[in-house]
Amino acid sequence: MPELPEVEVLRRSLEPRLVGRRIEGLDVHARSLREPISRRAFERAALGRRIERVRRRGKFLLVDLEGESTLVFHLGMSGRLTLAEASRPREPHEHLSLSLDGGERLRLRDPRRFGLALARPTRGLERDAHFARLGREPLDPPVDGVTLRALAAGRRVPVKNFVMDGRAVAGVGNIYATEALFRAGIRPTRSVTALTRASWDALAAAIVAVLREAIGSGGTTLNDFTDGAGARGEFQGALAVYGRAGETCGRCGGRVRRVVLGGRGTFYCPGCQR
DNA sequence: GCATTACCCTGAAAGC
DNA sequence: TGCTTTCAGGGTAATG
Repeated sequence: MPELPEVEVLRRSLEPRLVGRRIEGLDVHARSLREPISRRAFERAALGRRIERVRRRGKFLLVDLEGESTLVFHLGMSGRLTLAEASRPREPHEHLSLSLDGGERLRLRDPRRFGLALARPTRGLERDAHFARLGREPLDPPVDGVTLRALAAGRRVPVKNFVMDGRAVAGVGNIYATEALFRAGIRPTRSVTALTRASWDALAAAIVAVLREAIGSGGTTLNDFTDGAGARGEFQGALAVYGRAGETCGRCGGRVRRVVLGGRGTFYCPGCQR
């Protein structure tokens, strides 16, 4: 499940290998992702163009091309974007591949098809429906408690739902919201209306720390995340509570619990998180 | 207007 | 062992 750190790790691995390359051909396969992949839009935007930049916005990977076009990718739950030899046969669930000069292909696989692949004009992209309501980036600059508290003003949701809500802060998904709340010592079920200033400060610091550490570890690979070259992440070994229901808390020796918030499995330590 | 739930999808894991 | 059922969740539409 690629969240901000995984997409950033992917971006860093792809950027040096993509920038300057020309897109010479493309294959689109018929099955739709969250939205259909428009062969026409991709052909018009990408064919014969050079790649100028590889950016990230929240969990979106943005590939800017010459000619003021941007290819937009969202990996959903199970998406993988890899750069590999053009001669390698198409894999199952490969929905799009771009052949580049130099004999490689950028391939998008996504078995569960929760992902997205779009071709859009670069200009005005931030006003596109997928980006218009997207919240602020948590890392640049690092988000602070005052900002978080202001973003939550007027809302009454459990703090976990707020942290995961992309309209407030972009890119923090279930794993990192869960881990940040553990580090901050805040129970995920607590209402945002009940947090003190000190709690907001601790939460902001925890979000920034956990995202940075995860990027430094190459992301979290639970099932199948890899960077653009196929390397797995290592942050799964650092997860304190996520996926550990019934296990012993490494900090206090209590038992980790699982609840469901916003339809997502949520893990916390009742001893450490109040 | 806000909060919550349902839905899309497939592979892995659990259950029988 | 092998089949069936359950579970996972990002984002958004529908419902409360």
